[in-house]
Amino acid sequence: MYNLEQLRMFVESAELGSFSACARKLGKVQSAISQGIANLEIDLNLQLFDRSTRKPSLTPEGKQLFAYAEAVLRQTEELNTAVQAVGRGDEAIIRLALDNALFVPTLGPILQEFGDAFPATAIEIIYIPSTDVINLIKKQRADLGLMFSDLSFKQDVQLGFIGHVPFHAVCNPAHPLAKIDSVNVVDLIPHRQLVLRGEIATDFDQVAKISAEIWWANSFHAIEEMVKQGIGWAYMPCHLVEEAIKNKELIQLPLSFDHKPWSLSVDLIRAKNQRMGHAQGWLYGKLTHLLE
Amino acid sequence: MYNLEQLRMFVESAELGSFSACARKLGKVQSAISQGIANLEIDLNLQLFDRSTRKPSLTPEGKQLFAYAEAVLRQTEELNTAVQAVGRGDEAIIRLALDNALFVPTLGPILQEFGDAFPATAIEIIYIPSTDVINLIKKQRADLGLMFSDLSFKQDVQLGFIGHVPFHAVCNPAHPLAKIDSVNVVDLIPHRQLVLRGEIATDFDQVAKISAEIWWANSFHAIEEMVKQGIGWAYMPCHLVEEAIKNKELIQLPLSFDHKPWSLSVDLIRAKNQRMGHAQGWLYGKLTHLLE
DNA sequence: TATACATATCACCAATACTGATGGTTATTA
DNA sequence: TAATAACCATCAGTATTGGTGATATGTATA
Repeated sequence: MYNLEQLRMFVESAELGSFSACARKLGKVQSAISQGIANLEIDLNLQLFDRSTRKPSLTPEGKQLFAYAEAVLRQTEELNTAVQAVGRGDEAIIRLALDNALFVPTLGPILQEFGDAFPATAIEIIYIPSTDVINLIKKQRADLGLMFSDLSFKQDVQLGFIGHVPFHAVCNPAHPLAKIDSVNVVDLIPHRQLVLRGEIATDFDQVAKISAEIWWANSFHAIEEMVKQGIGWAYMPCHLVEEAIKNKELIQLPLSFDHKPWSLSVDLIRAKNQRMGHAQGWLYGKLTHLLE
Repeated sequence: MYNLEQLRMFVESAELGSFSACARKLGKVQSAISQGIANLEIDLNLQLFDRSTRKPSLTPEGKQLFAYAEAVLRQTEELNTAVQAVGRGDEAIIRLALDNALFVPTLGPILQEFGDAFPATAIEIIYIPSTDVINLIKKQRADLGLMFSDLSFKQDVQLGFIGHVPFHAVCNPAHPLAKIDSVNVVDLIPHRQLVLRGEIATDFDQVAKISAEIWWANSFHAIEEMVKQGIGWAYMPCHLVEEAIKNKELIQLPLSFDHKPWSLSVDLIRAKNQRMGHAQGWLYGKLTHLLE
């Protein structure tokens, strides 16, 4: 049966077009390559190289198999980098809890980069209402969390402000509020408002309450759907509704009392007194600058 | 450096939860496995198994690396099946020339099945107007071809009837013809017709000519676009326009003289006096039943 | 406590992979 | 054309590796 070293000889020799060059590259003598490939050919019962010319070149059979042999070696490279990663103690998984409103466009590239830097570490994204993030961290069911700042009890977790997420007030184009040129607070009060709330009620739920009648939902996607169906108006993260506003599915309310977009502070949190591994430390650092 | 045999020991032992069982499966003695894995652990500078219990189980590090090791072995399996295929002389590539009108829904599954049966053989689909297929085969630039039957000169190729492709006459919903309840030939004559034609003019180009004014295009996709823009009416393969008819983008003309869909015969062709390999033979057989 | 079944270790043996020398072949250069 | 340099195949000898079988030890099960 063939072995990895023979596959290496096969691929290198094919790429370099020379057994001697391959030998130099792999740190062996020429005859070792010559024999190694001859043995591989015996094992596979196929001729891989055409030696009739000066430079050995792949036979048609060799060409067909080259990509497969290369694929095996690529997999061993993957294994090697994973071994490196595990060797320096990279975590097996990092669980990141966040509200889908906080899945900002800049997060994607960070996760991409993370995957390259920590091939042996998996990422689990846990989508939950912002208000429940802190609880997941407390219960050690998540390692890092992103949440809208909350003034309530914050024992057992370490949290740091990382920036603001701007919000627009939005409604359906057919909604009565859409017809007002400049909306003030009094205008808003009689119309039903949709507000985010998770399992746990916190003071955050209260922050944005303006209207008299409030309906709740536990995700911004749900709120968006409700607003689109004219059920009420809501504050929504700008990056979630930009597209819909452009497509005229939603109207951004021109608030007379809000000259720049209203925004919420965001905290990055993790369990207190818990050591972070390499991967978590890296990700923590990157997330610190998520909203810049 | 580790080798494939050690990876096999790693994966098998982990799956079986036993070095002895692994030894039996791999046809070695227990001590070989014990040493093999110990050496692997030395090479990787990591402990893969926890031997403190009765059944050896993977350490966290072992768990992280397991999938990678398995992936390497899976790649060797791929290599092995490719070696088998190349060993029995499977072709490196098969070039199938056809008109996009003949990319019928049943072709997809056949190609899928082909990929499984002949892993070392690549498929090249050459999309050209039906009338040019025969030429590609003659010039040996394709191995198999599908084309609408053509009564012209057919030297050097072997061709066989395999079935019919039904056509609908279609036009844009805003087209004058769309307003007629039952369209007869005389109604069609004054309206511009769009007909397929390739590089080579053949008698096929003439077959479907009905209207006085004819415009040409070299693909049904182009014709479809032209019909959608109201440039004329055309005969189109049913399977290409079903969707558009359903979406009211096209109207199927109710032809008084065509009570069942007009259809064209299709031939499967290949070069005469040329030996077919396994893969080509298999595909040839399957394509014979393509339109059943 | 006895049994059955694991794993680790060790000395020994067999298979293999590598080395270095040799000879033949093919381009390149004088 | 002759000399040179670079390449590959082959082979005998050696070093390395991997496998064997025996033994000691450990751990569940009855």
